[in-house]
Parts: sequence; structure tokens; C-alpha cells
Amino acid sequence: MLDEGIATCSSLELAAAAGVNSAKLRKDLSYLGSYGTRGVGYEVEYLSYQIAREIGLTQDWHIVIVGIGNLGHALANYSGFSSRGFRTVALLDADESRQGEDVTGMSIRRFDELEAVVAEYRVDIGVIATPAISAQGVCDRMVEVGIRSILNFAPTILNVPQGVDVRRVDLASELQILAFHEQRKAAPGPDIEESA
Amino acid sequence: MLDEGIATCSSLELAAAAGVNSAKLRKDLSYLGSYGTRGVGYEVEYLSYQIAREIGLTQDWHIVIVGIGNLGHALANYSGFSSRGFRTVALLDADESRQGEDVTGMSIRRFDELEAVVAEYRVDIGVIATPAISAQGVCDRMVEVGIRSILNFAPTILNVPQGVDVRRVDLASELQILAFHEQRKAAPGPDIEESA
DNA sequence: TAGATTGTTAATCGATTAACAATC
DNA sequence: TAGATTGTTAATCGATTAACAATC
Repeated sequence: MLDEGIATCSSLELAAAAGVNSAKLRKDLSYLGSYGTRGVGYEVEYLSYQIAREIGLTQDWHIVIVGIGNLGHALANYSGFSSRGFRTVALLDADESRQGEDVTGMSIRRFDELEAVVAEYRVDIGVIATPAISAQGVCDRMVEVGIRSILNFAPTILNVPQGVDVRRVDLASELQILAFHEQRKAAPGPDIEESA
Repeated sequence: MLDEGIATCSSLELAAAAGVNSAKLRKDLSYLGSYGTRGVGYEVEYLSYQIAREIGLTQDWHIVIVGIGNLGHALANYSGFSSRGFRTVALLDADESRQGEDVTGMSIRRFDELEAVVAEYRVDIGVIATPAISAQGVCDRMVEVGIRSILNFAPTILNVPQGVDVRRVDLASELQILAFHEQRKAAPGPDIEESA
């Protein structure tokens, strides 16, 4: 709506666009504050800004990527990051031979420079794109140097102290979920209720 | 438990391990069938097999990856796939110059060979790892040749006809969620209830 | 038989939604 | 003022869980 230059919208329109109930939409928005006007609706630009602020889109976040294999490369090149305020401040890899290698205009540094990087830049989020076997070690080191939010792509569960947030992206699970639905499409059992 | 050679377990033990309520665990398992024994518990191997079968872990799934950039490479090399029954039957890329290039012992084929691949192998799931701009075109073609389950890594929403399943992995969203929590850690508002 | 534990019913809890007073 | 639409209350719905009959 912002892109289309629409100035104002009702909870009904927003709900239709999002595919949810309008009462729920109003209730959810009310948790953020009272950003609408009775009888009028919501000002698109204002509401949009308030939501962006609430979810942290209005500030810049510094990330460090550890493990610059294929996945690390893909992450470093991912266009969706910078547009949402994520700035990669360092690419680290344990492999000494890769030190200095250029990735999208950024030079790969040795993993043991992590502490120096944190001193240099403030790091909000650490991204682990190493093989599973190295992931816990990398994670421990990240926690030691003060990183409290970690995104883990390695297919392993990380142990972290309280106060540290870990999210895991498990590529195989995503396939697994599709496979589950595929299986049901192929042979919907007699006692299974189908839903689109 | 299977790995540890434990033969039998109770719903209470399973619930503790999973971090859920035991009544809920029993109720959920009861949707699969009646695989426990009153007064005894569940036979680990038998239950494990039944769950694996239910979620489609006991069969092989054929996948095709389209877009063999860094992410496509990473997916082709991902060890977590084969261990869960996912077999990559083809790697496709629109770039002619990459045709024949070897990736983990598999040769890259041209995207317009998709139909031939489907005829050759049966394809259960198509994976899109192309730039956003090409994703919808690739998706349309996949649907045309009969693929009904699609995993999309491109940062774009795909339009598909009913009956086709799409899952999107949005790497930026994952960072966004961490950033949201990070923001709350840094400045928990006065009216915000914290939970670990 | 006595003890244990499932599968399921009924009670509880929380989330969703209809309805409406407040108010632009 | 009349019409519209928010923010919120109260009603509804569904999911979770306590409790227990069934049964090993």
C-alpha cells in the first residue's frame, strides 16, 4: 500500500490482504499501541513505520558470518539482507589458506580474529555456516566474546547458556515437511481429513 | 533412545525428553494409531518406525535443484539430505556456459531439460535456488511438468495453482526474528513481559 | 492380584472472533 | 448529525491438560 501511494486503510482491508480476521488484526495492532483513528482507519505510512520500528527494521544490525563454504558465500551474497538493515561486518573461516580471499568486496579473515572483530565493530548476530562438527566450537567462542544471538545453519543442536538466543535453519526439515504433504497427496488415508 | 539401545519407554519419559506434557504426547501419538501397551509403555523401535513411516522418512524422495549458484552448490553438498532419504536426481541451471560442470559427482544440465529429467526419474520436489527475478518462471515450468511440491529459497512470493505446495525459506526473516529478540534484550519496555 | 501406564473423556485454559461502545 | 471504523469486552471456539477407566 505504501508503494502504491495509498494514504489510509481500514482494518478490514488490511485483514483481507493478510488473510486474517479483522478483529484479530485490530487486537494484534493494539498490542503495539493505538495507531489508528476511529471512523477513519490507519494511516499507511505511520502504521508502517510503527511496525517497522517495533520489529527492529529501522535500525542497522551487524552480522558476522563464520564458515565461508558454499553456504557462507551464498549468505554473503544474499541481497535480501542489506535491504532489511543487516550489514555483514566480517567473514571468518578457520581455513588459513582462505585468509584474504575476496568475497563480494570483503576479505575473509581467520576465525581466531573473532574477538578483534567484536572489539572493532559491535556484533549483533553471529551466523554459523560451518560443517556440523565445528558448529559447537564456533558457537562457544561466539558466546565467550559476547554474542547473544546466533543463527545456525549447521545440522546440529547447539548448547548455549541462558540469555543466548539460537535459531536453527534446518534445510532438511523443510524438505521433510513437503515430503509429508506429498505423501498425503499421493495416498490420503481413509481416516484423514483433507484440507487445502 | 534407539541409539542407546533402550527397548521400552513411557509417555512420561518421552514427554520429559521432548519438553511437553505427557497427556499431550499420548494424545498426539494416538492420532497415528495405538502403538503403546497399557501398563508397559511404548516399544522404542516399533514407535520410532511408525513415526518415521508417518512422516515419510521410510521412503526415498527425488529432488531437482534449479539454480546452481552458491546456494545451489551448498544445497547439492548438504549432507543432511541424503541421510533423510532425499536424493538429488538433477542439477539444472539456465546458464548454458555452466552445462556439464561437475558438482559433487553430478553434471549440471540445462534448465530446459527439466521435462526430460521428470520423464527420466519421477521428481517429488523441486528446489528453487535462483535469483528472485527468475523464480516465478522456474516455478511455472515446474508446475507445467507436473511437480507439485516446491521449496523456494528466492526472496519472492510464488503464485501457484491449487494443489501445488510451496514452502519458502526466507533467510532474512530468520535474522529478523533474532534482531527482534535482540532489540528486546537491549531495551525491554516497562510493559513487556519477559520470558526465557 | 497389585502396580503401572495407556488411550480417552471431561475440565481447563487460552486464543480467536463477534459485537458494540467510544469517537472520529 | 449520520456514517464509519477503531479499540476492547464478552462470547465462542479449539487446544491443552488433569483425571481415570481400560488393561497389560
